[in-house]
Amino acid sequence: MASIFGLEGLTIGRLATQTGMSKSGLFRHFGSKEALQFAVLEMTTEDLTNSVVEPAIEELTGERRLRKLFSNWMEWIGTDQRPGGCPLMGAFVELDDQPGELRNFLVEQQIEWLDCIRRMAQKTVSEGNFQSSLDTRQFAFEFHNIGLGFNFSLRLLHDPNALDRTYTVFNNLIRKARS
Amino acid sequence: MASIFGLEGLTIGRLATQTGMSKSGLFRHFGSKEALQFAVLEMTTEDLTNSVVEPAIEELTGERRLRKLFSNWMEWIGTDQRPGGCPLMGAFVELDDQPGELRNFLVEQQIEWLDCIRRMAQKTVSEGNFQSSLDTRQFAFEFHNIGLGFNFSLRLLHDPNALDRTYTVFNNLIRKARS
DNA sequence: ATATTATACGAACGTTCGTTCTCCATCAAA
DNA sequence: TTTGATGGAGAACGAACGTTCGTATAATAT
Repeated sequence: MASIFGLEGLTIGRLATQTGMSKSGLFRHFGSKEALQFAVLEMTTEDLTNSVVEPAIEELTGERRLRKLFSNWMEWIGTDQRPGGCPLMGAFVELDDQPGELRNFLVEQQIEWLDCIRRMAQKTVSEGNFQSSLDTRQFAFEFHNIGLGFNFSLRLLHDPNALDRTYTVFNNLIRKARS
Repeated sequence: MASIFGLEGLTIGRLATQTGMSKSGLFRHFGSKEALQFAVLEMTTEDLTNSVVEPAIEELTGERRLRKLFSNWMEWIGTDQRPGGCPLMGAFVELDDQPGELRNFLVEQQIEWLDCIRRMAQKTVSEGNFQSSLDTRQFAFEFHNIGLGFNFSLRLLHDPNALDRTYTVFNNLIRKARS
């Protein structure tokens, strides 16, 4: 629901109707709307960690790990399981001008995500597969941007070539990073 | 207001208060909330054409024109005049799952925008400054993604290096396109 | 067996939402 | 001097919002 209507459009009344509960009964579990929104953000980032980051960390390393991270991420963004796409992408825009704990949490998570990419790239450098002069922060910056673009092309434009174009950019990024 | 609170958060009551008008008086000018939102989208795209596209088309051509288009766009995204950033970026996420005229209009505008970039790249190809094998649609795809990423890094993360990192990517894109 | 706690409910609160109605002021054209 | 748009004000509408309250039921602990 948050992925479709946004964190503000995620309404306690609608959610109660959809779950077959009463408004007040559902409300009790959270205590405030902001707490509900927070729970959604927490659950989403947790799910993203489990579905995208964890399986990449296990059993792989270096460039292969980065490729796995990326493909997991693309699947996460593109899956039909979340009909409205990645709820975080919606939260970016919704919260970027709304100071508060929600925004702070989201920013923290994003900085951690970017740093996670950076560390993987750094490891690939130290393993000798990326050139030592690589600006790993710039790498993470571009890595993340590619995902943003994919989300846009897929969700708004419904571009059937979105994934192809996206992997073209990603492969160039990897190629450029190699020694 | 739409840039800060989104098209849904742009409320007739708040807008009336802010303009010193009565709710009903202001409402009469539009007739419906959707018409108000439509007016905002129309005004925004018009403004974007005037501030970003037009000055690039005049008096320049080829790669210089593309550079001018890009720098105009970055200024448009980064300006403090619109405290909430580009309203279109917010509309992307807000409307991507909401079928209707608003969404259709936005998609049309985006396709036109991408095609505008593509045509400029195509012209640069025909002038001999970009390699003839250049996939100009892919070029437009990447051009646009860079702007999305800049908006994200600037508005959400407040990354002071956002513009630098963005131009790094852009310069690479241009370099790669050259013969 | 009794007391306590957790869970859910229905009803209502005050507020804001988009929208509709009626009425008034202004001002140019006839 | 009348007429008819035009732009705005004010009051009110039903609906939905987040939230609070008191209560009923079921499970758990003593």
